[in-house]
Amino acid sequence: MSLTQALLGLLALEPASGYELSKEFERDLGRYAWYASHTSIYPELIRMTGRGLVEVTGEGARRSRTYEVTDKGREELRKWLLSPPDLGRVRNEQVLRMFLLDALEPADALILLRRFAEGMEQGAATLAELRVRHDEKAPTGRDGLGVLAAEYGLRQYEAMRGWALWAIERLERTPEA
Amino acid sequence: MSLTQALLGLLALEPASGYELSKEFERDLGRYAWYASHTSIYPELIRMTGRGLVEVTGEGARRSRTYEVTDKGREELRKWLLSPPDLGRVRNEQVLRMFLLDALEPADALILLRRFAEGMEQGAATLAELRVRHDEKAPTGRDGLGVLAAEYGLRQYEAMRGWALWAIERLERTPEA
DNA sequence: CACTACATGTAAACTGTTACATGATTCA
DNA sequence: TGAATCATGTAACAGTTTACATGTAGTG
Repeated sequence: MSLTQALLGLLALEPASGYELSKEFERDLGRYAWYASHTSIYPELIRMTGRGLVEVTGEGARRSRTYEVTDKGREELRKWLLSPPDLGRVRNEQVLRMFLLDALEPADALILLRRFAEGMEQGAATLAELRVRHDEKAPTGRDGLGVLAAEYGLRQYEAMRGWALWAIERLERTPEA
Repeated sequence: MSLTQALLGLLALEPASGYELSKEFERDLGRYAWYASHTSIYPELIRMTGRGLVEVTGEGARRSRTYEVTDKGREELRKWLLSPPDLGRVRNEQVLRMFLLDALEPADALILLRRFAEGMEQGAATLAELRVRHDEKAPTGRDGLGVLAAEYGLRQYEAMRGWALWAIERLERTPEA
């Protein structure tokens, strides 16, 4: 189960509470890589504590508990990251819709493609803006997820938008074929 | 549950048996959009038959059954495709690994990134070759999943490879920061 | 005739989601 | 003080995977 590894990885970057982790999943991580809800995160953290992969190192306001990775956890994470990945088995509903376009009549397919392209454009614009604001604040230095994720997302959005535009043009050129 | 819609979509493109559908999921579809195993497909087809979304229209050798979408199924598919998608919640283990790079020491991260870039390059090469072979065989015309999926995959691979190369350069320039 | 690919299925175990629930702190 | 956000959790249900099971047709 990759939820374990995702939590291990996030905590290796920076100690955090379950709540903070769940916010991470709702933002960048959940949009591009891995989504998880808080109802799966809290029980999993408890299980991982039992396995000695993480530990509670502090308690804050509102009963919040800060978790940190143990040495054992860090080792397990490294082992997982460096082990050969099994073949990509993906689940992405947005993309599934695009793959089923041919089941629609061309007019409907064009509607969907245009909507998709627009969505990608907006996503790219949002990320580009975030990146500019970030560069202004912290022109150098490493900051974990942020920069790498933003760049990844940007390129991803642009690639999908480019594909959608290509598909639109192709569909318009050969309405039936 | 998008498995229903995925099956509906594939069958709308072309009638098929459960076995053929499962092959589809093992190939392009499962790699970019949606994966499903045969053990979930067969029961789901039976459920969908019960709901009147698909029907068995032929029996072939080795007890194989060919399914087709009914009008009701086609309607449900169209409704789903044109309905506003809920926000993208993605699960992609490969990408998760890339997002957790900073949890590794730079040397390990570089190993992973190089391996990733190479994998993307190979994927792109395989698809490009497939496309050439396809163009030779059928220079025009629509053929369902093939062309759209191949182009999508190609752009996806290239975008991820580009990102990885960018990340490698970035890491090499600022080994610690 | 043995092996591989075709073709379908069931059941238990596991994982994840939805709905529900509770309390703490901050801010207008 | 009421609303919003922080912060954590449980339980029933839905969905998926893993392991097991069975038989058929073609190929060397």
